[in-house]
Amino acid sequence: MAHKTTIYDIAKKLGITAATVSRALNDHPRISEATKKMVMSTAREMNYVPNKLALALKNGKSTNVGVVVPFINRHFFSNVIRGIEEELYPKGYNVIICQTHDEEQRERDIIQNLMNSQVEGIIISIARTNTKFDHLEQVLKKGLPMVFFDRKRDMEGVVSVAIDDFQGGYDATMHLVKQGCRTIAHLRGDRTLEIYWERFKGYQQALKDSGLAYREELVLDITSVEEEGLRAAQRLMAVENPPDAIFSSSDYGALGAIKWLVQKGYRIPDDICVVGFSNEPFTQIMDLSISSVDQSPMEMGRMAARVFLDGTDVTDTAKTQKRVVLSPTLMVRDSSLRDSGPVPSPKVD
Amino acid sequence: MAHKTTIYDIAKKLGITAATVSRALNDHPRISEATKKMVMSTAREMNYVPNKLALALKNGKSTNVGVVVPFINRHFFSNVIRGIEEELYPKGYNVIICQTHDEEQRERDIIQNLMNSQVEGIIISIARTNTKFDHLEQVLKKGLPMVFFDRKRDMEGVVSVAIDDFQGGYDATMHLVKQGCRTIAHLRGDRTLEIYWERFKGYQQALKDSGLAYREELVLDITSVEEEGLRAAQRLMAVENPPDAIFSSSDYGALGAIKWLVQKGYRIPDDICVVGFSNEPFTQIMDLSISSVDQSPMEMGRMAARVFLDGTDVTDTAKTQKRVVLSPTLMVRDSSLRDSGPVPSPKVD
DNA sequence: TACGCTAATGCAATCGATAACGCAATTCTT
DNA sequence: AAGAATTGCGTTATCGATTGCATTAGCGTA
Repeated sequence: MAHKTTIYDIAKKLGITAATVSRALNDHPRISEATKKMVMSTAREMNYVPNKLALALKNGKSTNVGVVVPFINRHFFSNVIRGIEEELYPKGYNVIICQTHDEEQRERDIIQNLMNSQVEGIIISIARTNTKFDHLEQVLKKGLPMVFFDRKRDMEGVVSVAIDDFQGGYDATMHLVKQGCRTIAHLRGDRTLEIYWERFKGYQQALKDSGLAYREELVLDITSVEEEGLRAAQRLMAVENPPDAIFSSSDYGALGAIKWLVQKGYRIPDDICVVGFSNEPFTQIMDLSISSVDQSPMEMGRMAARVFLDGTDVTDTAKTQKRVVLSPTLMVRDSSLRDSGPVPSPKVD
Repeated sequence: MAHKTTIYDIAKKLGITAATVSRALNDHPRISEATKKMVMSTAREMNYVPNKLALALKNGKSTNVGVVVPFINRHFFSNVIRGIEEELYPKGYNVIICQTHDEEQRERDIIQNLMNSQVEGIIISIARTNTKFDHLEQVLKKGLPMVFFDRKRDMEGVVSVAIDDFQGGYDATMHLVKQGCRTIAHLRGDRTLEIYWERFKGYQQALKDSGLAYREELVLDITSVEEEGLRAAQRLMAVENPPDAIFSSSDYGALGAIKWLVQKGYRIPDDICVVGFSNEPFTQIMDLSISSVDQSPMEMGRMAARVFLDGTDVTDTAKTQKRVVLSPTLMVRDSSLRDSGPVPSPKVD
């Protein structure tokens, strides 16, 4: 039972050559209909399944694509992966998932491993701790197509797919301004990551365009956990001339802030408005639903996959586009919507 | 640049044989230290990466394991996958992810594809719509190890990993009884799936053990969406002698029910207690946090992976265990915790 | 009748790495 | 010092499928 049927087994049984079997199975024109029928039926009989490895070895390609993310159980990443998988599967590709745990060394190992596995391409959101990038450059040196998404990095010959984080930060902040907020704080994410930096820059620009002062003490660095948002809110409300709005670079930060504020008796959104980022599922489920910037992760995954598919056809002739930028969508909800009539532009659900 | 270095390239450059190169790279004892050094260094120089496909073909095994789930972006599944990946990756396996979309035909295609890809095993949570199972039997016929998790099915020679859904239903219901509830309704999931049926049976048993009557009109079938929970609550509160507790087979159902109840002015948990199932992240984030039964998905994934790893070593000699059962953990939260003093057994966070 | 043509299939190399086996040269044994 | 053992490396087959290049048989035709 353990033995897997090969074309040789079929050949032997029928008294013909493996070559003929192969051609019959592939509907080669120079094979008689009679033998084709014979081969087909006995193949089914013998439970034959073609060995992709053999083919892959011969063609030098595996029909596998590596997808590398920090953690697959994060809402954002699992949705991106779903998008990727759904785009790639119909094209005959399989998706190999790897988690870096946001550790550089692990990312290196994974990249090496994927190259060993002869994947046809790599779609990756890089680890947060990366200091060097030679392992990624090696991928390119091998001529292996690579696509960055979300957490990207500018490299020669790599296409990246991401939302416009600057725009997201800008929109969120502008929305707060339109709600009448004049003192807007920002909970900033890890500033070594481009995405958080861009959100911050968008925030700054929006302040500037609105004629509001940028006050350094209103920008706090946090990681994306409830607890830090909570403490940040506490600190913010203690400064002289405290904020009347908080734009958090993450939903968890926003959540923590809101919880602390509510507990302390602040009324949201009347006393203070809050906007998060990522549109985590919980933001719209909450009784006091949280405004947030949606990154359309599934769409991002789809796009990354499509970019990969396009890229593999094209020879290296100057990638037409170096980056694909998706537009973020601000979801306006309870936490920032003051009932001063209908709001025109941003989406309300 | 496109050319990938092979051991032959190294051999040619050094004027030795590919076999020697291979042995040198594998630290074979019969190769001189000098040659080993030579080979190693030029391998690095030439950016050599071993071709796993070749090895896989030779050994008849790919170091890949297929993981098949309905949707990877569901909280439960993405966590299971994380568990699987973390257990398997250190052992040198790669995880190939596939989504069935809960469609039988797609599941068939995927299974076929994975067999083509010579995966070393399949870890699967079967599609909801399955009517036939011959595609799964074919996997076993090929001698390919298979592990079911969560949505399982009894088959000869397949190990399954799941939580004790009966126990989960029983615990949840018993907890409600202990809170003083006497008329407990149940929102039942798709009864063709074993897991939901078991939860329902646990619910029944708990009623029985508590001397409470089972009333058919208090059991409604719903799918796992907020909207249906909402409507179900509406219907339940309209019956004669309405419930003072609802045990929902899903958190989304519980959420919908709670939203309707709160809107209608019912006090939770004083007027009516609600318990959900799955411990979705939002349940503990809510202002009125929702009691729920935790399935420890990551642990389940780890366990499934371990079972696979064990199974591959063992020859088919009567699998010692046909099913691994994990214990569910009831997380008691606001939605069902009446402040009648401390509750002894169940976990409170 | 012999030659060319075509249809149907066989032969053998190939992809990259490994491993059993073989063989020459060196080292060890007693 | 002769045979035995060991060292170091080459030869070749192998995994399963594909494919360019024969090869064979049958048929038509000059």
